Formats: sequence, structure tokens, C-alpha cells
Amino acid sequence: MTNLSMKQLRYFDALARHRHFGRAAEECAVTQPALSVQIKELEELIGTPLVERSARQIHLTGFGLSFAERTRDILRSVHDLEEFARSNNGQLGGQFRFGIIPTVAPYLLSSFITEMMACYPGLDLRPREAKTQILIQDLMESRLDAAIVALPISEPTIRELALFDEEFVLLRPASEVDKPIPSPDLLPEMRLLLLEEGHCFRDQALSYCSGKASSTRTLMEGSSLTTLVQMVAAGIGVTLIPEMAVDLETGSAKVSVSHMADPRPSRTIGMIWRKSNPLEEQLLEIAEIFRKIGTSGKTGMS
Amino acid sequence: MTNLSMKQLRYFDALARHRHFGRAAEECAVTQPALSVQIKELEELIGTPLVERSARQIHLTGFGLSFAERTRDILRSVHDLEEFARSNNGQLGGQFRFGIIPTVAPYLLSSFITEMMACYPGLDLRPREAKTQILIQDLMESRLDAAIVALPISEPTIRELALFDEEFVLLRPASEVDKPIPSPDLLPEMRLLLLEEGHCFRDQALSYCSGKASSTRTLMEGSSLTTLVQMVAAGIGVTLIPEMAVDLETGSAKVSVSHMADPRPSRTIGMIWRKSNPLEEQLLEIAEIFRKIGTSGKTGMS
DNA sequence: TAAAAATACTCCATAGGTATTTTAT
DNA sequence: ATAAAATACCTATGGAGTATTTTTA
Repeated sequence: MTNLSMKQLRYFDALARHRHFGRAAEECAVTQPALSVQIKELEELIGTPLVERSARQIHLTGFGLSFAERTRDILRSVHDLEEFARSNNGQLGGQFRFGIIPTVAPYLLSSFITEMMACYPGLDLRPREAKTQILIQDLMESRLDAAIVALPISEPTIRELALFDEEFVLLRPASEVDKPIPSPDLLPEMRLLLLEEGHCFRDQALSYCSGKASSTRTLMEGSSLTTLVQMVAAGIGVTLIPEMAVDLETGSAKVSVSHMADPRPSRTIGMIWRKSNPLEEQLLEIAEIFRKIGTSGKTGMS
Repeated sequence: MTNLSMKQLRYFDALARHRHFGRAAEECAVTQPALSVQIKELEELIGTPLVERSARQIHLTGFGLSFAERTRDILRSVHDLEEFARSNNGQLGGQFRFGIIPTVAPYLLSSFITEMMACYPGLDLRPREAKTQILIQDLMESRLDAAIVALPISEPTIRELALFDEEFVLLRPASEVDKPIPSPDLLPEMRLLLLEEGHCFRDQALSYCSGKASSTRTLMEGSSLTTLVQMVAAGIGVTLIPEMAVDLETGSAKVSVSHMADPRPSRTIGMIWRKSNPLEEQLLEIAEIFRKIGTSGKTGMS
């Protein structure tokens, strides 16, 4: 005698409803002896009679009645679970835990969530905003299913898919609007304002300046693009921001926006996930949604 | 592929906790391939991957996480059910639905319930007060597990167990206290007051009067012993009541209580249940409890 | 006597074990 | 190269079927 089995519960539930071994067996699509044996084993297993047998009609014992109620509850839960699973056939389901870096989140996350809710009504979305390294860590330790970051990230266990490029534009104080576009090398001398350590965008901007900036002591740091923009407006220096941040961040600030000379600086935004994730097909679908969000309204601007 | 099995849920739950096929298998006391196969079949059954396999570590998919939560809930319910059953090994459990006739209930039911609650703390007591015929009907149709009635009831499917006899005593107006004890035959002429049709006690009293009373038009009926006692006190007639009702019913009434001449009238109170009830042993225990209640404080009175 | 459940026995499906291969780090 | 899961194959358990007996109303 091992453990309670689903079969026993199903058979007993049918018996409790029909009060008749033959009809219960019919409902379960087995023969009467098969059901009888299972019920008997169930009673032996739990050590208490559940059924009063008699020739014409059977009854449940008082204990059997209580047992039947609980059994029914359990079977209902199991049925719900099966439905929950089947309604999800091959689809993404349950939770979708995804990360997004802070230099993208403010501009795309809300649209993305809106779109995702429309495409996957049952999905439990769990967004998380953090710097790239944190996201990669979370991804590899399975606290996230996917993340939106700047590529490449070059982790052997991580798959990366490029979605779109975004240009960096130069922000200068409004007073400098008519000055010529500086070369990348000159930016540090103009007091290039950067995000604080740890933001990938900082590194991307730095590398654009050929790394010279690291030897420059005039640059300052801010913890968000909004802060940087305000500092530029105050005449403290210049900065680079992703083009998609322009509308939101420069709306009321006294700054001038300029494209750098070719080759224009840019970064690649992409989605990453564990290579071992078996739902690659669904993740590609989601990546397409994000690509659509990231590129809409952009045509003609860059 | 048939239906979700308990085994699959147990294996998956272990896997979700250990995140390791080998250790999950160990916990389930099976080999790793056995568990792997079951998990794979579970995934096929529900049509969605639950687990991300990789060489060093495995993870659950977002859907797998949700599935694991529900699985755990179900297994907890099942475990509770098993505990509920085992805590009850061969004991009476769940509901105990019992009936009791109105001419016994007021005097013994409260003590009986108190005692039952002490002896069977987990038992869900469902008492029901009704006339004998109703109780027998309910018993045979399995709406009751047992009943306290006056014997015999002589139903072939019903087992009956005598518990104790109770004497009927004569109640006359207080003014008649010194008159001699009448013979049974004379009671109708003294205006014998009876319970209304359907009470077994009415029939028992009538049969004591040798059935002559049925041809007598002077008797009156009341719907409760209390009513009869009040009518006797008002001088309307005489009545017979069970001895155990004396204390409660005659406390403040102006009536005289007399024992009839030998052979004193009496009835047998007993417990009845379906012969098919498999818990006879437990029912006998309960019957003993009722016998104790019914005979306590009675010694020396009859 | 008849309806219904239990029992006896046989068979087959399937769960599980062992040995091995595949995979990913 | 190694740890871990998947696969292949075989065995044994146990669940289900058929035929029959027992029970009881």
C-alpha cells in the first residue's frame, strides 16, 4: 500500500455522486470490478470504511461524506490546473519576468507592457529595471526569463538578439546651438557629463570618445539622463543621450540637440535570454513586439 | 496520454524544489531516469515545457513556476486529506448524523451531546429531533447514521440495540394525590390525555390501556409532554409520562406522581442503525455512552 | 429470486530499474 | 572532461478485463 492516487480519488468521487458501483464505473470508463478494487484499496489505505455496501443501494459513511467533499475540492483544483495548462498550449504562460536597463525603460517600457497585455492577456508580467550586469546575473540565475539591454553582452550561456540601433545625439546648452558640431575627441574638453559607474550607456559614450575621456578629470557624473539634461541646460557641460530619450527629456529644457558627424555614435538594443530556455519561439515573438515598439514613430527622425 | 497523475505531480514538485533531477529522484525514492520520464510525459500531457534543462543546473520556465505553485497547493490538500483520514483510523469521523424522538430529546440530548463532544472532539455532530417514523425513513435513506427511539421498530434492514427501560408514571391533579392507584383499564374513564397522532409514546400508552381507549371518546391530545402536564395540573384529566421526564416537567406543576401497580408500564429505549453500516463497533461505543446518560441518576428511583 | 458488489484469475500496459549515450559547461 | 539528463531496453508490478461467486433485500 503506497500512496493516495489520483485514480482512487476520481473513482471515489464518481461513486460518491452515483451511489452505485456499476454506474460510477461506467462514468470512469472502467468495469465495475476495477472500480470496486480501487475503492477497497483506498479504504484499506486510509484505514476507514468510506462506503456502506448493501445489495440494493449503497451509502457513504459519515466519514465518507466528509472525505468526498475534500476529494471533490482536490479534483476541482486538479481540473483547474489542467485547464490552466491546456489554455496555454505551447504559449507563454504563467509569469514572464523580464529586465530592462534604465536608459531604455522610461521611453519604451510603458508601451511595451501595454502591448504585451494586449497580446498575452493571461500573462503575469514581472518587469524589473536594473543595470545590465544585474540583469545578466538575474538572468543566469533564473530570476529573469529575458532582458532588454545594449548588445553585445557576450556570455556563453546567453542568447542575444539585436532589435534596433539607436543613435546618440549631442546635447549642448541652448546658447551653443549655432556652434559647429565638435569631433568626438573634443567632447571631454567640453566637459562631457556621464552617467555614474555601472551604466552601460556611460561606457558606450566613453568608448565613442576613444577612451581619452578616462584621462580627463573634467567630466561629471549623474545618476539619470534627466539629471544630465538639466545640468546641460544649466550650462555646466554637454552630454550624449539616446535619440529616443530626446522628446521626453528635452521638452522643457534649454538645450540644443545635434547629430554628431558620421559615423554617428549609436548602440544596439537587443533582447537576451538563456540559451537553455525551451520557449525560444515565444521569446522571438516577444522580441518582435519590442522591436515594433522601439522602431515605431522613429522613421524619419534618425 | 491520459490524465494528470498524482505521481507526476509529486515528482514535479520535488523537481521544482530541488532544481535537480537526481536529487528530486532520490527524494521520491526512484531512479533519475524514472523521474525524467515522468516529467517529460507531464510536459507532453500539458503541451508546454515546464523545465529548462542544462548540464549544470536546471530552471523552471515562467509557466513552470506557476504550475509548481498550484501543484504544491494540490499536494498539500492531498496530504491534509491523508492526515485527516489517518487521524481517524477506524474511528468514527466526519459527520455523525443521529436522530432522537421528542419524548426523549429534552431530557437526555444535551447531556449526550456534551459527553460525545468530550469523547470525540473532532466529530461533527448533527442531531435531529423527529418522530420515530421520520427517523426510520431518514435512517433507511441514509440521511441519518443512527437514532434513539423506543423499541422495537422491526425493520429488516435496521439493527436495534436496547439501552434501558423507562417506566411510565401516572400524573393526576394534585387534589387526587390520596386516591388509590387506578387499574390501567380505568385510565380512559379518567380522561387520559395523550400526545397527538404519530408519537410512539401515544401508542405505548394506549396499548397499556389494552386498546380500550381507542373506543373511548373522552381522551384529549396534546403536542408535547409539557402541554399534557399543564392540562393535568388544570384538572382536565390524567396522563402517563416517562419517568425521566418527571423532574423537568413536574417541577412547578400542581400534579401528583404515582407508580402504577405491577406490572408497571414501561418502554424500551434503544439505538438503531442500518445493518449495512460498517462502523458497528464504533456505533456500539456510542450506544454505551447513551446508555450511561440514560441510566445515570436513575438508580433508586424506579 | 434478482440485482449488485466482491472475488478469482489472467493479461497487458506501464512504471521503474540498469546500462549507456548525449549534451552542455 | 565531467556532471547531469536523456535514451534504450528489459523486467515486474499492478490495474483492468472476463467469468464467477457471494450477498442481501
